[in-house]
Amino acid sequence: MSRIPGRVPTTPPTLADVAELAGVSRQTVSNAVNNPDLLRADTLERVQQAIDELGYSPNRAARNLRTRASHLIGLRINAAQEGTANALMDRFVHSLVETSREAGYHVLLFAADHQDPLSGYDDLLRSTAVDAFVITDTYLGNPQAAWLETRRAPFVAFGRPWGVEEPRHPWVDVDGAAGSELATTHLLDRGHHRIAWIGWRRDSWIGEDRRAGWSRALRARGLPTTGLASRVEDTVASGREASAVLLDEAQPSAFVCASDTLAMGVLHTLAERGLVPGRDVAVVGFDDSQVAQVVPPGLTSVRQPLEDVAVEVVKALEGLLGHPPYVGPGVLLAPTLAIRGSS
Amino acid sequence: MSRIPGRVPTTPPTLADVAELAGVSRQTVSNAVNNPDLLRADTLERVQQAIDELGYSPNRAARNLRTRASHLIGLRINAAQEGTANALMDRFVHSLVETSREAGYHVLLFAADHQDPLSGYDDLLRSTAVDAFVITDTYLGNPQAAWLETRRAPFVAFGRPWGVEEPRHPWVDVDGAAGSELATTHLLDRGHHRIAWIGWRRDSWIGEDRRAGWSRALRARGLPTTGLASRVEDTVASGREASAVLLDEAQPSAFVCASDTLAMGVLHTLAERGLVPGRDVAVVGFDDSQVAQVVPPGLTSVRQPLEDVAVEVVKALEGLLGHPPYVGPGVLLAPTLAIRGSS
DNA sequence: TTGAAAGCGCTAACAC
DNA sequence: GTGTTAGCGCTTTCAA
Repeated sequence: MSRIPGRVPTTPPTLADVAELAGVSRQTVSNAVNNPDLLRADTLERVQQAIDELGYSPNRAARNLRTRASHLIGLRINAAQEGTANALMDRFVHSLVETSREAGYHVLLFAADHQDPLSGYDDLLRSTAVDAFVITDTYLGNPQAAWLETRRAPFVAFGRPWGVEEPRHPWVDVDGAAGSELATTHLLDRGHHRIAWIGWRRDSWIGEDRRAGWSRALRARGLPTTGLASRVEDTVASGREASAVLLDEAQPSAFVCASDTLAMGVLHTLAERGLVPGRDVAVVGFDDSQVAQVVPPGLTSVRQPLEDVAVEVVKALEGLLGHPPYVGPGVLLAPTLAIRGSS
Repeated sequence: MSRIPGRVPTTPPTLADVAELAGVSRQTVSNAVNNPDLLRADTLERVQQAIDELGYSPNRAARNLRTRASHLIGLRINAAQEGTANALMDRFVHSLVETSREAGYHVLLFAADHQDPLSGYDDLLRSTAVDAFVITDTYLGNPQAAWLETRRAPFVAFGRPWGVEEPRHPWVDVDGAAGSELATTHLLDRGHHRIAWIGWRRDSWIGEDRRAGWSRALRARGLPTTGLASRVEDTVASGREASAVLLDEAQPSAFVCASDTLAMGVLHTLAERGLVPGRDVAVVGFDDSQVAQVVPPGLTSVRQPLEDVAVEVVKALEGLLGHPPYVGPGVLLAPTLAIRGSS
């Protein structure tokens, strides 16, 4: 098969086209692409020239079929939560896409089906559309992780497998307790003594973890925590109500929150009472969302190192898909604190 | 090739496995999957049963190779802009993923390379990794659109091809002028007469479009616009400075902004001056970001119907990839106004 | 309505 | 080092 020069080809050039132009066999072209060191320098040069001239790029489908690999990583995205400050996923997706590319992978997005949390995973797996998954919500009893394990599907979790002693899959997480400890200590250093906590309900392991950092920091200075904590839903309204109650009953001078969403609730209460965040009452959030960055006077917030998370996730992925597959220990990363006007 | 019962297969079942189990030929199984009406009811039933029993799903790579289609749509995501309220992309990606699935497509994400705006596109195209692209930033002279057209690559643009008289590619956009007109009229109805505009620099077509809606609404009521408009960078700081200057020099009672980011800048100025948004000065933003939704007392904002945009984009995509390909006229959708405490 | 043959473009295994 | 052969799993002819 040869091309008519000067005409836009209807179908991209193939290995055979390159081979013909370079005057070598197809296999040699394949080697030039995949194992260049197997070729003699002059042959490689000639083949490379033909590749450039034709604008050849290996057909993915053919390569995938042959190698039984798609070089695609599946990532399920959940419906964006309106009315919250939660944009964590967005930043993570960016980082993951960027990092994956360097490892030769692309990210395939698929949607969550509310009826069946496993749908999507099953399809992609059985049709060998993706090589592995990245899962992001690892609450206790998360069915995906367990199911993927029984299917022997390669996957890496962003989030610890809470309550599982010996996970058999790689995971990467951010130390939430360290994050709120950082936030609380920051407030202590600013001279605050009565620091309240607004977090999530007790059944959230992540929430309890973050809460532990707050109480640890206070206890380290011999300060009491009683009456200073509240456990609510992760909504702005809940944060507003909880902070109003705490202000009335416990007179805290500062709030540490399990999320920026809750922290925004606190800002609502302050605005209603004519209190100025950072001057009258200090507030710290969690996740360093865009909201934290732009709201006046700036919301101090715990920032997860999502770029590093992505790097570790891709590392784990490469191990998992290597020959032989390798499962390393879980990776726990330390968050930082983005300090702004609210504290 | 047959499976050992009770053992997890190392490789997924193939067409041949199903054929053997159902006692038919491979083609019949293929027909059962792709052209069920070609089969007799009882044969179809038998094949279907075998498919279910084996958990068969057609191998994507093989199908892609044969049909010269990947059923993948490429979407390039740009680095998330920190410090802005811009989360438009996030919502759009969700909608697109969801809508694409219904049309049998998955979304493949790839990263932007800052050096070369075309990198990524070229690779994916030549390796036939995606069937089409969705491009999202259609500023004037956007090289991607022009380049993709010369490559005859199928793509749909979210955004009008500004300045191009007869675009040959499908596009879907939201009427920005209608959006700011909606916002301005809303403020007029609330009794405001001096309504300022803070928008982007003149070289932004989108910005000029949105600005036109503001001036149109004012002129419709015979109100002046002179001295009430400002054109700045899309940052919180610029919005803050511009609003401070406008307040001093033109005494507006309300602001309409080209973005939520700029509107947040206005809120900064108000906070600094002890003014209460919605009571002392009204503010309206653009894009209905999470920030608008959670900032006290709620930022009124123009909301783009991204779900509808995604539906139209996928429709256009299906036309483009149909036989024969069909390119419909551009689609312009009307935004709505999310009214909150700031107005 | 069902089956047989061919081939999409590539790479693994082996021969030379 | 380079070429030959075979086959990944599927669908598209075409024949029965």
